[in-house]
Amino acid sequence: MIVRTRYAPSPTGYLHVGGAWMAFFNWLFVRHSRGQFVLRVEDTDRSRSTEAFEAAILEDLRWLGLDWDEGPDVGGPYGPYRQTERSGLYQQQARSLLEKSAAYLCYCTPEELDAERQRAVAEHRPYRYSGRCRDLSAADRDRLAAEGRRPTLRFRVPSGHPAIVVHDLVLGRVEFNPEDLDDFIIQRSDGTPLYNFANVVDDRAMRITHVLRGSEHLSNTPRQFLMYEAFGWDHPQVAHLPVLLGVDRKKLSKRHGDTAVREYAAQGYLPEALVNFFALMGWYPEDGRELFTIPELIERFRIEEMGRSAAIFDTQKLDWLNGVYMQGALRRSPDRVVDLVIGCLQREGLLDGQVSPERRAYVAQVVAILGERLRLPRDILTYGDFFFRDDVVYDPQAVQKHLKGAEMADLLRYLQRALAAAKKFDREAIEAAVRGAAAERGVESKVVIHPLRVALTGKTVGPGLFELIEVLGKERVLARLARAITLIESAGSSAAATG
RNA sequence: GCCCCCAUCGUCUAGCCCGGUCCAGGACAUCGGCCCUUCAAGCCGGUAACGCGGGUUCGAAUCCCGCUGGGGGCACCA
Repeated sequence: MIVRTRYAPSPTGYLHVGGAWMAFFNWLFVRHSRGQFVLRVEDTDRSRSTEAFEAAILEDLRWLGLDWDEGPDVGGPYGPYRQTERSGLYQQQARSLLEKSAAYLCYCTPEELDAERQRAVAEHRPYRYSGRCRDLSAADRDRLAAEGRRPTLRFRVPSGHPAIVVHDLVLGRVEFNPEDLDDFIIQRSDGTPLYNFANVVDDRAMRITHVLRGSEHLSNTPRQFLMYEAFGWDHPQVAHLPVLLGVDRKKLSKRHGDTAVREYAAQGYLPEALVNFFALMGWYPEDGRELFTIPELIERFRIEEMGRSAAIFDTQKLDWLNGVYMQGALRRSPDRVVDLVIGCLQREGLLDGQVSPERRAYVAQVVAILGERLRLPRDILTYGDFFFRDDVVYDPQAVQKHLKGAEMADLLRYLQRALAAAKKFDREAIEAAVRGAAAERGVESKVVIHPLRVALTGKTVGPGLFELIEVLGKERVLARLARAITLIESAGSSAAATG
C-alpha cells in the first residue's frame, strides 16, 4: 500500500509556524514511508479565503523545502485540489447521505440555534442540537420552505451506536461515547460543505491513508468516523500530534505575532535550521542527537516516537540552531549568507536597494571577519553597524570607560600618526603599527587596543581589531580617530569649564 | 458546564511500554572559570525537574486509582 498524507491549509492568513510544523510532520512521515504528499486547499470559507494567501502559503512551504506530489499548482490524478472546485462532489455525496437517511434537512435558522445555545449556557448544561428537524415530514418541510427558510444538511448521529474507538498512531486507543455527540451540520444552507464533511469526502476521494493533524481535531474524529461508516468506507489511520503553544502557553495563532513563517524568512532565518528545530519539537531520538540533515531526519523518523504533550514554541534554541547552520553556510556558500545580511542591512536602511559588486564584496569582507558572531543576519547590526554608517554611533558606557582624559587624546593622536605612517595597510602591518606604538609609549597593547576599538566602532564588542581596521581602510580610520580625539577634548574642556 | 488529551530542569526533551543499572541523562538558556585586544566561539565547572496524595511491590520517574494543574474541543470556522 502506498502511504498518502495531506496537508490541508485554509488560505485565510499566512502560514504560521504551527501549521508549518504540522505540514512538516506529514511530509516527514510520508517521505520516510516513500509515499505521496498531497496539498489540498480548504477554501470553503469563502469570506475569509483569498488567492493571495494561498499563493503565499505555497511559497512558504516551498521555502521550507517541503515538496508535494499533488496540489493545486501541480495537479494530480485526484484533483482538483481546491475545495471550492470540488463542490459537485460534495453535493453528490451529500445527496447520497440524504438518500440513505444518514442525513436530513434542517430548517432551523442561525438565530434560533443561537438562542438555543445561549439558553443552554445560561442553564449550565452542555449545548446539543435539539433534533427538532430530525423527523420532519414532507409536509413539514414544504411548510418551512414556504416560510422562506433555506435548509442546512445535518448528519444524523445514529442512536444506540456503540462506543467509537479511535486507534490513534500517537495517542493510542481513545474512546468516545456517541451519546455526547449531537447531529451536526455538514452542508450550509447555501449548499457549501462544512469542514468535517468536506474533509471526509476529500480524504476518501484523494485516497489519503494517514491523517496527521493537530490534537485540536481529536474531538472531530468520532464525527468523521461516523460519516465514514455511513458511507460504508474504511477510515484512514489517524495520528493526533500535540498542539504548539506560544510562550503564553496558549495555542499558537496569528495573535502571537511574528509567528508567520515568512517573518522568519524575512529575518533571514535559514529554512534548514527551522526544519531541524521543528523536528525537535515533539520528536527526539533516544541518543540525544540534535543536528540532523533532511535525509537523516527522513531516515530516522518514527511516528511511534512522537511525543504526546504540547510543546512551547520558544525561539531561543532556534536562534542557536540557526547559528550552527549559519556557520555551515558560511563555509559552504558564503554568498548565501552575504545575501541574507544584505537583506537585513537594506531593511535597516544601511544599504541602498541597488548593491554594486564592489559594495557586495565589501559586505562579504565584513561577513568574513564577523565569522561565528553571526547567528542571525541581524547580528551584523550589533557587531558591525559601523561598517555601514558614516558616523560612528558611540555607546555612552564604552566612551565613559575608554575614551576620556587628555592623555587618552594624546595616545590616540600618537596612534593616528603611527597608522598614517604605515606603508601597507593590511592586517599584519596594522598590528605591527598598533603594538609598536604601544611599546613606544611604554604601555601594554591592550591599553591602546580598547580605546582604539571604541574610537573606531563606538562599542566594546565586535570582530578582531586589526581585521576591522583593515576592512575600514586607512582613510576612514584616520578620520574616525580625528573625530574621537575632538570628542575627548571637547568633553574634557566642557568638564573643565563646568567643573 | 460537558467531552477529550497531556503532566521530568526556565525551554526542547531522554528514561516510562519490559519497575532496581536514575540521589534522573543530553541540549538551549543562565551563572562562574579558562583562553583572549573586546565580544562571540571553544574548553572546564555550577544552579536547575520526576505536580500532589494514595495504593501495588523488597523496591516506582516508571504500574494502578484519585486529586490538582495545563491544554484542546463543544459554530451554517478550519
